[in-house]
Amino acid sequence: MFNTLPGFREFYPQECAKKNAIFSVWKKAAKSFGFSEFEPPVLESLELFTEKSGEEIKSQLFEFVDKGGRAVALRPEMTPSLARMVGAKAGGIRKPVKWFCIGENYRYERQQKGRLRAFYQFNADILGEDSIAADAEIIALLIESLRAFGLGANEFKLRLGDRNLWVLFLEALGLKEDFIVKTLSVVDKIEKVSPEAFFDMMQKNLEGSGLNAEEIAWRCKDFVALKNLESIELCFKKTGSLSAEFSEKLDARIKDWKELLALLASLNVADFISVDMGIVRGLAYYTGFVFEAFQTVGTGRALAGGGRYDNLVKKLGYPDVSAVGFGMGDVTVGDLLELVGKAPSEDTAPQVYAIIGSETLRQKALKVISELRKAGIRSDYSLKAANFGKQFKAADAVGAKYAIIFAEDEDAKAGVKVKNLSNSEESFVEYSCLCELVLKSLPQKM
RNA sequence: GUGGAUGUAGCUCAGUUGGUUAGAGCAUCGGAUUGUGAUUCCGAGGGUCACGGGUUCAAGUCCCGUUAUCCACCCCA
Repeated sequence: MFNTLPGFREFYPQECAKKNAIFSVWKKAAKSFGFSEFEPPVLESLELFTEKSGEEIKSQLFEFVDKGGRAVALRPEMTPSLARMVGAKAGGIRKPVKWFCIGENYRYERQQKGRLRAFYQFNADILGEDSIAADAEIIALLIESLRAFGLGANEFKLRLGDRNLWVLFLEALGLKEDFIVKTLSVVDKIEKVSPEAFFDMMQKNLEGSGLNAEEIAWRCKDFVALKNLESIELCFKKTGSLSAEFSEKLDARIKDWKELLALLASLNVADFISVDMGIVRGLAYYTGFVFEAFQTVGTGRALAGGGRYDNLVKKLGYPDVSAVGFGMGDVTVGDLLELVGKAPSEDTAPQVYAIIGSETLRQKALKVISELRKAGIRSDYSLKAANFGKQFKAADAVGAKYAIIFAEDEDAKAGVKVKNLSNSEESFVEYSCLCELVLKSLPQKM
């Protein structure tokens, strides 16, 4: 027999209904923010991903040479494809571009909880708008996309950091540009490794910089712990005398922060936000505000992450287009919803199950069923002759709301008996009124 | 890529110091039941005990290898 490949899921109808329900919540949220859906290809040229993330990424890709000799890879993320699609039409596309996408991504990794080799991700991005308003809009959408499941501020939080402030801070400590980016990826690990390991990494990282690695490490540890703007400003003052030019840059960025927080408050998501310099994101291409959403119950895993990446489109060889976006995985979100008992599921059960009491009435029943279906009512029936008990059992097993009974006695009166399967109430309905009546008693959406 | 734990029916699990034909509940299918389900009773099907090798008179049980899953690393776009 055959098994699924490691890390790949298959969705039986019940799981598929849950997955679809999550997707439709995401879609609805994105559309309510004025985002349009797009869809890039699943298979891309390998180079698109190595260009963005470096050759090392290959070890984590499903990559191979196709029959035409092309080096290709299954997409591990959507962002490079998005950057290409927007970049290719950069001149002729109306800004801001507000696009979202739900698609399966593939990563060749050893699987563990919440991390598979194939997983769906909800991505939303704004391109061509470099104002703080775009950052606020993206962050608000991220939060509303989770809140739409009924999740509250006691269940998840968004930690908001800033690579610009980090760059300024490291500059103030005397680091030169090429050391700054490297140092940021070390700082990203600070919460995940022991203090000793962190000092070691910093030592190695700053080799040849002529700086005191231990002192820098301590200062970074302080900075990571900062959770509000006032203490951040204070921390800068402690680094010593700042040049007028530097102070100006710092003041401008603090002003950006205040603007962003004000916008987020107006967008009604302030409760979910915490200022947190511990968020820097490992990736070199992030350029400004960065953020991660974490569940605050259970394992405290990351649910979504993102930030500003103004240089990516240009790096891929297209015009300079600024960008900010996030990605959210279906596995971690689904696990959290399961944990707190808020997992939604699509209702796929038939609304009506026809009981065909006599085979002589099958033709007539099918005609009525066909009418019901045309009216958008989910309708089902037994494909083979069976007695009443069997058919009722089947109606119950598939979760139907109503049974409509086709039988000689009722047919003589040109109608059917309709039975509400949840309270066992029965009534006689003429064929001509059936559609209307069923629609009326099923006012909820189809 | 590294380390640890686990693998018995579709699912959840029993299975004694190694000992005859590997069990249960749920689920599935059939019947009681040719005008009524969710809530009755009876029955049936379903197993290469993950796969391969070894030890033994005898292996689901012990040993080795492989594979898969889970967990922890690495990495995390």
